[in-house]
Amino acid sequence: MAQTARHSETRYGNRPTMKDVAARAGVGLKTVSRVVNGEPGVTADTGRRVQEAIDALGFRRNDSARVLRKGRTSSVGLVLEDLADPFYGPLSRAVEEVARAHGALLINGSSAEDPQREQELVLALCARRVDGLIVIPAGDDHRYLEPEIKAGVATVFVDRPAGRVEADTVLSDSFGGAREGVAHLIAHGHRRIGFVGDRPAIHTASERVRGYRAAMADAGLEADPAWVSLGPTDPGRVRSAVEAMLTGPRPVTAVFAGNNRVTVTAVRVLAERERPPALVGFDDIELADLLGITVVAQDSAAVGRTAAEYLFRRLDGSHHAPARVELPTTLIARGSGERPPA
Amino acid sequence: MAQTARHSETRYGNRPTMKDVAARAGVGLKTVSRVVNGEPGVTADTGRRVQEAIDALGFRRNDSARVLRKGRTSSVGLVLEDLADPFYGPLSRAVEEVARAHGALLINGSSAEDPQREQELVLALCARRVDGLIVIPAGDDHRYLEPEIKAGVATVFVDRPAGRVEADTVLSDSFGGAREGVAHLIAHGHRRIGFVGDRPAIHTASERVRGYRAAMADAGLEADPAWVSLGPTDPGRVRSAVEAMLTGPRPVTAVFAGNNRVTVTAVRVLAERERPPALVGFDDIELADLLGITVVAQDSAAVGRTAAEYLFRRLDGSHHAPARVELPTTLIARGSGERPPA
DNA sequence: TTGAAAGCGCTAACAT
DNA sequence: ATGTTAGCGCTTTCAA
Repeated sequence: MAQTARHSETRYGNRPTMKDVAARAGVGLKTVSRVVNGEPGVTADTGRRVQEAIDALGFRRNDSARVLRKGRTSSVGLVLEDLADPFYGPLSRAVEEVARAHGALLINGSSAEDPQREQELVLALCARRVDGLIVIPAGDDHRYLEPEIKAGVATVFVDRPAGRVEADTVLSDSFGGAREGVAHLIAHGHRRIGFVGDRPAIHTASERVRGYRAAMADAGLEADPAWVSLGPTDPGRVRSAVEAMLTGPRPVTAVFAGNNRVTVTAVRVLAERERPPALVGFDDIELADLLGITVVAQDSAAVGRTAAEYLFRRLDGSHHAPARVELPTTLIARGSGERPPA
Repeated sequence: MAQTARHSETRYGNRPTMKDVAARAGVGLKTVSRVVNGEPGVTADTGRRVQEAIDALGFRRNDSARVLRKGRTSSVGLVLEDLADPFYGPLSRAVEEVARAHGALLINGSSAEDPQREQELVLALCARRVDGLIVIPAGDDHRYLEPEIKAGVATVFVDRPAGRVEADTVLSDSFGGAREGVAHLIAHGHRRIGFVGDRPAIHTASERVRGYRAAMADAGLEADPAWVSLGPTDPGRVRSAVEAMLTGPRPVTAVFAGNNRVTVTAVRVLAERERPPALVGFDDIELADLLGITVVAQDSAAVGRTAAEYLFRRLDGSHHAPARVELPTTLIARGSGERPPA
């Protein structure tokens, strides 16, 4: 590799500026600015000359300078857990659409469920002066955001509530959804029902167990501690958890899966048994209809849209008190949740 | 709504700057800059005083100003078709991981397969002076990017080649993958095989039909035009296309689905028949193993990672000639592609 | 070790 | 209709 070129040779600095365009077109700087921004007060002829210079030089406005002057970046930050998780695709897209409608771009990052990384990401976004922030919390202490919120950075927490800070929050009704899903199993005759979910430090996870317990209590059923398994949702752990509750001294006849990743693994494990126990999963999954998986679906696009709408409401000047929205879930019966106990 | 507050009251402008921090700490501006950026040449004592002022004021460096001076934003733009498509989740995430390893943030947008929107997005990213750009092309003419490429904005095209512009390109081997998939059906005894794919203007779509035709020709089979259907991949069109080729005068005994969306619909349609025709789909799908769907899988995370690596290679000063990489696909046999003809 | 001055490219405010 | 000047908040350069 003949790498004779100096490191920064081809980088910025050689990009034309408005000043260059002005010189070439033989007009003043401000006239170029007017043309670039479509402001009035430029004759058609001047406008044409400027436009020619712009095209000839390949000029593009430098938004860093513009932002520095205007104070608004027209961008919003989205910090989620994992962009690759199918739950977050539609959510991101919905946020993006709302942002687009408001002329804003989306900057997003994955926290990988690591509070430290969440904070780094959020602060990096704040340094870039995003106008607003949508955060799916990984950590449980967001006081580091106080200066930003005070400074008027619109902030919305999604999927889980914020820690120690007041802000708009958009959630799915995890408690109610789980309760309904478990009640559905009970209604189909099950008495010994297992719950496999995420680590209890995650708000949605603990809410869903709470829903499970409530449904059991509602029906006057006692929930054996051996039927509840909370922890990481990697296939290995979920598999052994499910197998354990199917083979214990008081084996369950049905399983409630706490999220999409758990459901996927649970489906695999249950499919291996000749008479598969019943299953209801939280979160819908693609092709779940073909597999006949009964789920409690949350509308992740609606969650994203709602959050973005709250965000822009604030950016548009609203000073409403921090709101907490819980979107309803939908039980979709497809077969796996209606199988009777063995 | 008592909206007495003026519109911009709580927005920027009231954020502390380095100057404010300097005043409060009783030091010079440059000393604050040194502390904020961890540069040497500050005594421990001075550093502490500055840090206290920073914390007290809730100061965050304004990266817009920094960027304006330094010329690099440490951000890369990713323009894809639809963030909500499961194919792009892992791809985005892989790009993000590589970017993160290089200290860069990811700005991304969905073109919705609209060339106009692609260009708007790309130019908005250029105005923000992203250091690099990863684009899944919607349009077929990218000459509008010439000024940027000339100015040293690293650019990588993904999934489809660029139009009329020289740049690094990372693709999956659509032709080879489709050819292999169709050959697989032929090897299992099929002679009348249908192909349902996306609009032929999309590069991957036409490559895949080409692979289909090549496989048929390789086997000395003639491909009836009625067996090939290209167009939008919404469920309605795909459904009627599949049904048409199953009920025509020379009905197919197997279907090759050109992408994940087509596969999903095809699975549904075929499942309705008592003796389902064989099926191979391009792109893997979650739970495809449980449904026994044979696919030609492309590794979207690898595509994203490779693209990002090329991008940062250029950002790190490489001046290699524009490369074109084709990543291999993998045929995964799971049952649907091994069913013999009726 | 520390700081003062210049300037990155743009827009706001004010001439002309 | 058009141009001039100041300055956004930071980093670079150079001097103390």
